[in-house]
Amino acid sequence: MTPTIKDVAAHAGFSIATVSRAINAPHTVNPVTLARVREAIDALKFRPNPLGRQLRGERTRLIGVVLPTLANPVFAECLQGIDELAAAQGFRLMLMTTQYDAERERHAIETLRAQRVEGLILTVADADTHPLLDELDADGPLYVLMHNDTKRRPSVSVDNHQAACDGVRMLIAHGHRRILMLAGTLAASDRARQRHAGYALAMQQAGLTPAPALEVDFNAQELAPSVLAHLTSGPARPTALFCSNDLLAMVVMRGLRRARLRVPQDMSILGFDGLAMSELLAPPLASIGTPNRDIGCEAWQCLMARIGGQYAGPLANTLPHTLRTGGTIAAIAHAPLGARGSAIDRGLELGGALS
Amino acid sequence: MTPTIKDVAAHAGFSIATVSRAINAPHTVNPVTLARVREAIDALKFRPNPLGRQLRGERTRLIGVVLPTLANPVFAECLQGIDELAAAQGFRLMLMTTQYDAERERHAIETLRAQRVEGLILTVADADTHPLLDELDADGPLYVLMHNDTKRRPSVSVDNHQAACDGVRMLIAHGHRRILMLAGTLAASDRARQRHAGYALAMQQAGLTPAPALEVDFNAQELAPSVLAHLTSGPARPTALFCSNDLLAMVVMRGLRRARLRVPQDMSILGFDGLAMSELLAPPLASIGTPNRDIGCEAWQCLMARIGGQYAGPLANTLPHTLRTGGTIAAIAHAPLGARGSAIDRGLELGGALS
DNA sequence: TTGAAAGCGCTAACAA
DNA sequence: TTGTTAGCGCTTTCAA
Repeated sequence: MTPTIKDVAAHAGFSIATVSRAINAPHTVNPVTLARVREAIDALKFRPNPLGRQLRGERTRLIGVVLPTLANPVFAECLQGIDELAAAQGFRLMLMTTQYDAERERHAIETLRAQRVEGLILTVADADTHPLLDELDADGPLYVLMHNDTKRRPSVSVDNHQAACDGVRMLIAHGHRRILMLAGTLAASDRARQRHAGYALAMQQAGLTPAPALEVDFNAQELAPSVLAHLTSGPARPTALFCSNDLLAMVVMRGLRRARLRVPQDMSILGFDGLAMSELLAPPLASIGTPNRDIGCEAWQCLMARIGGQYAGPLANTLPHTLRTGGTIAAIAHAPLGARGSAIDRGLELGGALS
Repeated sequence: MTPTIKDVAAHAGFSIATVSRAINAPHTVNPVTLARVREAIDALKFRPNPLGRQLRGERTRLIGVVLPTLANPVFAECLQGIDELAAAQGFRLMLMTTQYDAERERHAIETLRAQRVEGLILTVADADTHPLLDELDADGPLYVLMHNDTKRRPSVSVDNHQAACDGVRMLIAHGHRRILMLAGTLAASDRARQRHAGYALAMQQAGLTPAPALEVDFNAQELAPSVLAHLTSGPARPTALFCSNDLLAMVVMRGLRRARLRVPQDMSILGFDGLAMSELLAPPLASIGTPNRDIGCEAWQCLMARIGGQYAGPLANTLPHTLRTGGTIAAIAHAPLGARGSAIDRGLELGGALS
């Protein structure tokens, strides 16, 4: 079958130790020997079996990646960033997805630990209260979270609270008063909570009353009638919707269109994620953007530094978010002038603090 | 550090051989012994190190996955399908992306072989003339291609030629005469060629003259002026565009909108991929759909059957494509009645052969 | 039913 | 500079 270091040694007429050295520390072997060994390696098309090395207790050069799903481009983009750096630095990636399921998260981490990965990059449903992460803290391997916005653990994320707050302030600055937040059914994540808190803060600071997030099953690709009724009926219907992610925003937009509501004339929409694709919509979706690729890269570098024992940065790494204004937000003209003016001022003032 | 089988043996008061048997063949050990060993395993939180097993036997339970990119949801969806089955069957996935680069394809395959994966699932730029695949055919590991539409190698794909042909016939049936095909710059793939051939055949069978594919750099997210000119100027401008993928179609639609061309009134658009997201556009994008998730699942099952030595299916596995008609296609009313009628007849007749 | 021992492919003391 | 040898954690004969 596949040649081993033994075969190479036999072929070259040296010991396996010499072959090993020829591969791992070429400068320590006689040039002539080296040449002969290399000849043999080529002749046999030998490739060192990493399993041997790995078993030996050396570095496995394996990094585990745990993500909720690849169906959401947010995570696919993070992975893309990670993969880029991993490939360049000679690491291999072992991937597992969890569908936001706690049991699958547990299983993924167990499997990856068993495989002796040198490090872990992961996004979990809820980082703060995660017993498995405590275990990792206790006896390794090292890990870095992505998108889990927690101060308690090594992580790379945007400031979800601030980002949502900025976005909702922008809506308020456009004269909106009745702003509703829509969230996916998997709303039990730390991010979702923080985004809602940001929304609530922005509302309160403007003297408005925040509402609980309205849950929407957006896997159905269809808006439930009850939800639609909530959005469209009565004089107290919202004039703007803050959706907890872009996919949800797109589904909502379609639902509204079907109900003959125009975006943005009848309803303004703000998304979260800043997907490249949602900007291609007509009108382009306004959205709070997260630098997913950068988050992946940053998580990688952070993990590598930790593994090297030379990480000096903060525990929680906050990357700047962006605010993509777009065609889906209209200004409300019918608000009382006084209130509207002050809202705009407040919005602009705070907008200046944006990255 | 992490406990080994030795520690368990010592703790339980038996030999490592017995512990191994207790884990891998519980029925061959005395129930009392078994209980004691299991106690020790729990007490020490022992998890067998797969590296030991892998090195010993040939079963690594590792499958390599090689994809061009995860930025395109097509591949992310395939991977999702693969991951689902892999997790259920206790396999681990090692992922590498290539960005359609031949050198990176080579490197990925080499790395994965070295890691002793038991099988490989991959999408390459061009499968027919790929020396590395010949090597794999020669001395393993077993592999299955996804989306590479070739008769010469183990693969799972739609019939790209037929699919493109069906789509263009549909355009013709709607009265279109001047139909142009747009392709991404990475058009050197086997799929792109076959899709263009399908377009050309449909055109010729309708007595129309196919044009070479117009290359568009859609990573720029912006339509080049020269391309735009080609699409909009003169009386001979195309009335319909067949885009080689949905992402491209979305970028093109935006370009047209900016040039004040209405879709579909001024220009009809047909995409390829059938992304869920592109159906959320306004108007929803007409597109030829590929069952990506199923392609991933099918590739997995096909690979497993081959590894088990019990694969009985065809070398090339063709899955049905779908034709999603949508708001982006308008009927052309100004075509001569005779020609238009016959085109529709032909279209309907052929449409019946669709899955 | 259990244990002793060999060996999977490799690295790293230690010797020569 | 090169070789000998002892493991890394595990499975699997072969004996007991």
